[in-house]
Amino acid sequence: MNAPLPRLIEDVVELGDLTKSVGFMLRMTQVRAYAQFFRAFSGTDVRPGEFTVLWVLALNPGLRQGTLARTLQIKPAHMTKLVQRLAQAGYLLREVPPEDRRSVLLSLTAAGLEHVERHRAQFHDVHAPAHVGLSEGEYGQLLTLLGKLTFKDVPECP
Amino acid sequence: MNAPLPRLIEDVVELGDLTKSVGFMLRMTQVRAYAQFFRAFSGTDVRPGEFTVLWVLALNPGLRQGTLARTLQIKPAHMTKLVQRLAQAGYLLREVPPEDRRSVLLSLTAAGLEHVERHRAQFHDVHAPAHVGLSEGEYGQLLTLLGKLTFKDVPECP
DNA sequence: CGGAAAAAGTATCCGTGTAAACAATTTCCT
DNA sequence: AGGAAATTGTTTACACGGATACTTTTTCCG
Repeated sequence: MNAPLPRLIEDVVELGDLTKSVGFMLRMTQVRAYAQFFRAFSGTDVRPGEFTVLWVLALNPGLRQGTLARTLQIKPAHMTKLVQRLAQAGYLLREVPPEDRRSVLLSLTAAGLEHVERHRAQFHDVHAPAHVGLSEGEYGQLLTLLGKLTFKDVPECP
Repeated sequence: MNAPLPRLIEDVVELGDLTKSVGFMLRMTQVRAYAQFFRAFSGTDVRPGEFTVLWVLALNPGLRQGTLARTLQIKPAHMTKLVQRLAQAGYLLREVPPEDRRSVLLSLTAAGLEHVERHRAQFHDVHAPAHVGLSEGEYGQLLTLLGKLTFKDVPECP
């Protein structure tokens, strides 16, 4: 018997120069990467943003909350919520240092560290070259190019 | 006098192998691309999603709403809202064809077409190679690699 | 010193996008 | 034919993430 063959007939849509826009292509690929991530981690409570925060704190204990936010391109207001949730879950510790009582230093608890260790392998495997349809070489090229992107603004004045 | 030099002192944060994950890198770059887009179009009512929808409809008049949604990786529930808003704004027309009265066919109004024409140039200029710090060649390479990405799932069974 | 300005983080409200349940229509199968 | 199943789009309820305004603390000068 043949496989189901679902959705074989899908209309072809003309996109024009849209496929030549990095903005559009980044959006498309990022959405699909997210979907792949959630499929791979379905059944667990691992979310990309949260896990990334824990990952970075594992490498940088005592990091300031604001520095973490800027590094991961997360806005302060959202970082507050993320941190509250992860602290509530028992994965990280908030500490207000005496030398600057405005700031908050973050570090992992034992549970947080264990959580990172437990999912570290799968986290890196999800988007491995073979899982995204690239060769090792292409994968490296892609990372290099993504790392080069700057998004500087070019003012309209001459 | 010297320039302001703000934010010169920014802590260095160790990211480890995070920078070797396409998922993470796609997320970082996409967020920055969005920011660049909104900066460029500040003062206008142009949003990436909406404009992309109008763009595709300009190239594919009479496209079905569902086909459009699948093409642009937009979920049906959200596409409904997008279409309602754009129809309200007078940019597109919804039409229920007699041969399948479940579906909705979309096409641009004159105002919608004019809107696309008015911002077409800037839309393509925003993320032009020079504005994202890449050479023409690198830009083409990046587009090719992004186009190759597949995000197939690899089941755990051997 | 002492007040103005800046910095860090938080609370509140809003926009974007999704999942799940639903209504309407068409197709499929016997 | 006629009822089950699939398809299409919408409604509703909610999660994610950001903008803005605010509180607390520190810094910056006079």
